[in-house]
Amino acid sequence: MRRDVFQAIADPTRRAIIALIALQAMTPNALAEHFDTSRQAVSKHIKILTECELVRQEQSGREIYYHFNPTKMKEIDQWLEKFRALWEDRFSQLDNVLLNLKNK
Amino acid sequence: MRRDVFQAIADPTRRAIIALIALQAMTPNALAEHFDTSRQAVSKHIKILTECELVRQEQSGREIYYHFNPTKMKEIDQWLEKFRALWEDRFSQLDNVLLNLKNK
DNA sequence: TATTTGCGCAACCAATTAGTTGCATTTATA
DNA sequence: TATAAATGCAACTAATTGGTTGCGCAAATA
Repeated sequence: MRRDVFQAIADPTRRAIIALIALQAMTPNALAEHFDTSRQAVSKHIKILTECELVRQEQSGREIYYHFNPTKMKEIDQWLEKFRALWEDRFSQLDNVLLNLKNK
Repeated sequence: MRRDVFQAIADPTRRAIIALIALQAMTPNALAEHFDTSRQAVSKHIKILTECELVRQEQSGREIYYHFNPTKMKEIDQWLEKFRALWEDRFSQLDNVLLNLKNK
């Protein structure tokens, strides 16, 4: 089973879960209240997020608080890094590239 | 059919395609030579990348050159932006947060 | 102690995905 | 002009995905 951050953030519900727990650690039940799906469906998403280490769990009695693990997000940032230059320099280099294409 | 950048970059083959054409525009046949799959499979990936505007095409006779569109990658960068502070400040703010959790 | 609550796990299901093969179309070439 | 090459499209298939329901277990509560 492939389980990497890119596959994990592909699902909009999982991105929403990340956004929620980034503000505050939450239990599966608390999270499920924010969505139209069942708690089990949310738990499945959490499982995927946990397996790729975007989320950590903290047991507290019978409740489990899920925390966001920002460190893992750096992997995405590092991948983007390779391309960042291409859009940040677009007003100098890239515009010339586009002009060249147009004039072909 | 959901077609957004996050779903597009979820597939490792598509990320590899992006990495290749970011360096140089390529035709489907040229791209397919870099992978173990058929040209049609690669074309399907290109179609998905085109639909979410990560890739632009430039017809040249019977060949089609696929170009990388870095602008669209900014959407991912903007989404990451919300969380960037969480890992960049982790040696100041976040460590305190973690200490608080431990002492609960 | 009996009951409720919070949770994970397993089985199942429909939709989607990533791949295949076969075919039609257009452009280049012999 | 006949043939080869480059590509897209359609049909089909196996695997994966996101969801459901039902269950069991441990912790909180009446």
